[in-house]
Amino acid sequence: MSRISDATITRLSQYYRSLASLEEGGQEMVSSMALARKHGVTPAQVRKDLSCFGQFGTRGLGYSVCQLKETIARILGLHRIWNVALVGAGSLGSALISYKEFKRQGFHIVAVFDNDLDKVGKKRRGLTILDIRRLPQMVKKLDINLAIIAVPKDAAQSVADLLIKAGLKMILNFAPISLKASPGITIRNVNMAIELEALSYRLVADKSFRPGNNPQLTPV
Amino acid sequence: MSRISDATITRLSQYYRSLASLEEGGQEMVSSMALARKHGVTPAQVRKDLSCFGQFGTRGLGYSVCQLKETIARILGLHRIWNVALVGAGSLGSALISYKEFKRQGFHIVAVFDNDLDKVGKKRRGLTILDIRRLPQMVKKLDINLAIIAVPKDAAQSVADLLIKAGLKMILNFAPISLKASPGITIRNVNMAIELEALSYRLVADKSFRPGNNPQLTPV
DNA sequence: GTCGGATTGTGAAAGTGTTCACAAGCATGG
DNA sequence: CCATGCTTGTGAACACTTTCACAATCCGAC
Ligand SMILES: NC(=O)c1ccc[n+]([C@@H]2O[C@H](COP(=O)([O-])OP(=O)(O)OC[C@H]3O[C@@H](n4cnc5c(N)ncnc54)[C@H](O)[C@@H]3O)[C@@H](O)[C@H]2O)c1
Ligand SMILES: NC(=O)c1ccc[n+]([C@@H]2O[C@H](COP(=O)([O-])OP(=O)(O)OC[C@H]3O[C@@H](n4cnc5c(N)ncnc54)[C@H](O)[C@@H]3O)[C@@H](O)[C@H]2O)c1
Repeated sequence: MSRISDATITRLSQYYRSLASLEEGGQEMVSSMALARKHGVTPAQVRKDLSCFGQFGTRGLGYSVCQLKETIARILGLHRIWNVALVGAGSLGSALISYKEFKRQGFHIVAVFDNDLDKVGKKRRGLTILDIRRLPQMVKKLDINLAIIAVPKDAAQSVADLLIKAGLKMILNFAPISLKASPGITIRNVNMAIELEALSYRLVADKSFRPGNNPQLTPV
Repeated sequence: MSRISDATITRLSQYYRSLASLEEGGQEMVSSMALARKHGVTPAQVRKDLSCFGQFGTRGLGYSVCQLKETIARILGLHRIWNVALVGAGSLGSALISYKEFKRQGFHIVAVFDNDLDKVGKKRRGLTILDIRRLPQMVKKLDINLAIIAVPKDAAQSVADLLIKAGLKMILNFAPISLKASPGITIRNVNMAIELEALSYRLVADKSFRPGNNPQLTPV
């Protein structure tokens, strides 16, 4: 079987959230149709996504909410706890530390690093900020699996190098720069400014701009 | 010409960043090849992306860094200032207020709203937190174009409804729930937990799990 | 003026992801 | 125990995206 697409994994994450709330509501079964409607996709899409990993439904009835939720949890690795290192104890970093959704999904931020010696030793939500130079040592000691980068963009690449040298293979980067992943290393870049730009593109496009029909777009 | 894909818009945003830094470095021209290498895509991809909007290059030479940057700015709507409302002055909201990249791209957060009366009237980075009930009035007064939702997930849908009722058409949502967009309204959902889940999926998949070859994945 | 080297712009081909459509299969009720 | 109604699982069709490949064309050197 071929590699699973990123889009499928993203949708599984979304289904997982719906299943959790259906379970809370006490619902036992759910059909691909019901799940699809909640996420604006087709029922066939839901079934295809799941069929990549096996057969989990019962024809005529649908899927067991609880079983499907557990299954997706295992697929996504949510059935266990991941130890996460956060680098950069600035405003975004501090917000992320207090983000409860991470912990709820099994992502525990177990260490925060910074290179600002004024911050090192201070606390953020019960976590002592550590000197970035202790990173290699702590990755081993705390059995860290994942890292989050929340440092200014000029420091991001060097922090990524450091993390990779310390043995980490999975990095979530919030600095607005596309970090490159060497083979075997996975880096996901989250860029919030780009999200806003997609909106402003639409705002412009809807109003005045039609592709191929826009004289003032020609280079000056 | 057909509708431009989201992927293309995202890449334009990324090219834009490279162009800005090339311009700072004083470079005059850039080839599709050079731009492609910076972003891990093919040169053909770069050219196709640009060709959706017109012809901006010179054969044999490449693209003028400065002109191409301005052109993309116009396509994405970065040549002007957008007034942004932020709803939710919690930890994420406060981080977003101090996020300089937004302002640099022309996204000015001009108002912050909250429903917690203890917070209303207090300041965040020079912005006074306003009572959410004043939102409709302020959208008009401040000519607000875009909104960012940074409230807990249970409040997100009702805040979205409120924003739409106040006349806003573009919303960036950070609550971990997929808000649905009625026709004419665009909502982009940013879900950071999903980003981590994509990483943990890979971590699990790389180690032990191969699709279609995983006995313990069968429902219990 | 024209030749050579370089790079664009773009149809066509290849590759991916999504939707369709229906046989297969299960639970329930008579 | 079989007919009925519903929903899954999946190959095939379709749609969209990316890559290929090359003619078009521009600059600068001679
Ligand atoms: N603030 C936001 O809302 C927001 C939103 C999206 C993305 N971002 C991005 O996230 C990153 C952090 O943003 P922020 O607003 O928290 O910035 P910040 O300046 O508040 O914090 C950055 C922190 O990183 C530390 N740091 C700098 N270099 C370091 C290094 N080499 N090693 C370890 N630590 C180092 C600094 O000491 C500081 O504590 C930036 O790249 C920013 O563009 C921020
Ligand atoms: N903290 C993070 O790093 C982080 C990261 C990603 C996503 N998020 C999401 O962003 C949202 C906000 O997170 P947070 O950590 O800032 O939470 P928070 O509790 O610190 O802040 C939420 C704010 O929203 C306000 N609020 C609640 N209901 C409201 C309403 N109906 N109208 C106006 N304001 C209202 C609250 O008074 C509070 O000030 C949540 O949905 C969270 O899941 C947070």
